[in-house]
Formats: sequence, structure tokens, C-alpha cells
Amino acid sequence: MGISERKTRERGERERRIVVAARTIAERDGWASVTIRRLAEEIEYSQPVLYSHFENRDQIVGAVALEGFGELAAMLRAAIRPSSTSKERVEDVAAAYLDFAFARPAMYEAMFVLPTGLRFARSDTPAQLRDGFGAMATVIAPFSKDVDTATETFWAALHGLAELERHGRIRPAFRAQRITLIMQMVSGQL
Amino acid sequence: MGISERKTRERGERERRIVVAARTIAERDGWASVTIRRLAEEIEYSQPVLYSHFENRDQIVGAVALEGFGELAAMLRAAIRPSSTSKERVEDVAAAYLDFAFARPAMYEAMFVLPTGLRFARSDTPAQLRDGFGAMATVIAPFSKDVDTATETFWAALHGLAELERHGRIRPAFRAQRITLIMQMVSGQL
DNA sequence: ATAATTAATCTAGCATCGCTAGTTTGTCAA
DNA sequence: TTGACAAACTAGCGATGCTAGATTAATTAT
Repeated sequence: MGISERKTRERGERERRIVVAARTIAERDGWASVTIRRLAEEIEYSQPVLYSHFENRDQIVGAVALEGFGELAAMLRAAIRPSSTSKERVEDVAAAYLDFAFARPAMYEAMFVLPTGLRFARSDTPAQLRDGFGAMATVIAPFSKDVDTATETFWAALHGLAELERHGRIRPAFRAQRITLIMQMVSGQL
Repeated sequence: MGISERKTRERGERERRIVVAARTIAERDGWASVTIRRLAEEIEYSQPVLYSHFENRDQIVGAVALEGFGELAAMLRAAIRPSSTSKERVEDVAAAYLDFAFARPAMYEAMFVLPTGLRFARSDTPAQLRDGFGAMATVIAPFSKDVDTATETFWAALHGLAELERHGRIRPAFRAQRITLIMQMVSGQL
């Protein structure tokens, strides 16, 4: 019988509608506007239904963030052109990272600022969470012996640039110069 | 008559008690526990009194953050030892910055993550907000032509390290190695 | 086919939040 | 003493996340 299959499929579709609604509202009106009541209205079910899909609001944010990690990883990988030099690749990935952060501030906030209940560096950590790191590690590898540490530092530098600029604490006009300085950290081999 | 003087003095003292209470509760139980009702109870006044001191809750967070910026600046300046080399000074300031972030996570959150209503890079920006940047610029200056941009990048790298480690996304055990990499960014002169 | 059981969903409401209108209390000057 | 003004309070509005308990729908057993 395909009845239970249909049910799990419909349940999955409803869950996706929740995540899509959360993302849409967050990107338009900010995360403060993503309330359980508003999401319930959007999917045309009562509020408790949401709690049969997610433990709490944070986990809904987490589901959106997980999508974001997948998309960020894809964007970083797409920025790596075969024809480029090793140095250019690092620069392109850095630029792609910041482009992502500034083009999708709400998504970036979900991924890196808001509580999400996502678990990193664990055996059950989803592929999306590792993949962006992997993309960065790919371009960092030619410059470093300890790729993991160098990638962590590269990532941290980019994250700091994104956050400080997003909060208006460093000058947007000098973004390119700052990326150049980051390049210096990477290309001085270690 | 010293009556109105006494009144403004008492008002100032009450305002300080609000800020101290907010900071104390935040450092012990997190910012979510810092509610207007709880603060009102702490200072033994009714809730509307708080709104005669601050426009809204964010501004209370901002007042605590302002204290934090002053203390961070002091810690960074204290980390600069006259006997050190230029390179050691950068390293000491970096270590001091991260020490501050990890020793006072609630304070760091108020300063860099939560909405505070603080205005940066303006004519009326308080000294505390500029001073930490100044301390970093002092140790960066020997290595850079464009001190402002280099300091912004240095600061961003430290902020990123603090945030990613605070959120458990990079390995705490490798903090020293990451600082070493940041040093490389700085000491490669430009 | 009907009854009993389980699953799915809803209504209604709790506790709490930031914030404020309207009132009372206290403090001065006339 | 009275009237004006300032200071503080009580009470409550409109939200929030979340949940207990009732209700309806679907499935299984008789």
C-alpha cells in the first residue's frame, strides 16, 4: 500500500513549506518577524503542528541555516576556476564568501549568529556543514602544511570581515584592500 | 541650593545601578535573563522608571557594551610592553583580545553581536569606541603603510577567531597556531 | 459493518516579554 | 494653604514561544 508513503511524502512537503516560509519571511522582514504564529498561518495549519516537525523555533532557524551552508559551499566551489593560479583561487573564494554574506544577510545571520541547535565537528554532522570548509581547504592547501589550521584562520578572517562590515564598524570602501591583506597571511607559506 | 544637584546625582547613581545589574545578570545567566522586570526589581523601582533612563532595552545593553569597550581598550593597552619587539607586541595584543572575548562572553556579545543602538564612526562616537581600535593601530603601525586598513583587517581576523571559537566551529586547542598565522598577515609588510 | 484504538489536528490558554497610558503620590512656589 | 509640576506607580496592551486537553479523522480489530 502506498498510503503511508503518501503520508510521509506529504509530511515532508509540509516541512519544506515551513522552511521555505521561514526563509522568505526572514529575508524580507528579518528573523524577528519569523514567529510560530506567522509560519502557521503561512502553511495553513495550527501552531502545534510546527512542533511535530521541529522541537522549537531555533531548529527552524537551523533548518534554514543548513540550506545556507549547502548554498555557500556551492558558491565557493563555483568560484574556483581551473584556469586560475593558486593565489587567484584564494582571492576568488574570499570574494565569493563575502559576496554571499552581504547578498544574504538574513541567511548569514542564521548560519553564524543565531542559535540553531546545529552540531558541528561531530560524527553526525551533515555534509553541508563540512563542505564549505572543504571548499576553502581546497584553495588553502597549496600554501600550507597544516591545512586545517590555516583554513580555520582564513575562514575566521573572512567571517570577521563580514560581521564587522555588516555591523558598520569597518569601512565598506576598503573591502578589496582588506582581502589583499588576508592574501598575505595565506601566501606567506607555513 | 544643592537640592537639584543632589537629585541629578541620585539619578546618576540609579542609572549606574541599572547598568551594573544588567551586566551582573548577563554575565551570570545570559542576556535573555536581563529583562526590564528583573532590572526593575533589582533596583527596587517600578518598570517605567527604567524608561526615564533608557529609551529601550537595547540601549541598556548598549550602556553595558560601552563599559566593555573601555575595558577592552585598557586591556589591550596594558598588553603592550615597552620591552617587547614590534612583533611580540602584536602577538600580545592579539592574545589579550582573545582572552577578553573568552573570559567575558556576555560582555563580548553585547559589544559585537547584540543590537545596542551604539553609533560608530560618527562625530559623536564616544572615546571608548575609538580607543580599542587605537590600541590595535598602535601595534600594527610599524608594519603597515595604510594603518587603518591593516588594523581593520587585524581586528576582523581576531573577531572572527573569537566568534567561531565561541560557537564551537573551530578547534580551541589550535588557538596559538592560528594567532601565529595572523602574525604572518601583519608582518609581511605592506 | 461496527466498535475500539490510534493518529492527526485544533482550540484555548499559560507564562512571559517590551513597553505605555493614565493615575496617584510627592515636592515645590505663589 | 493651594495650585502646578515632577516623579513614580498600578495596571494592562499586544505580542511572543510553547503546551495541555479536547476534538476530529483514520486505522485496526471484532
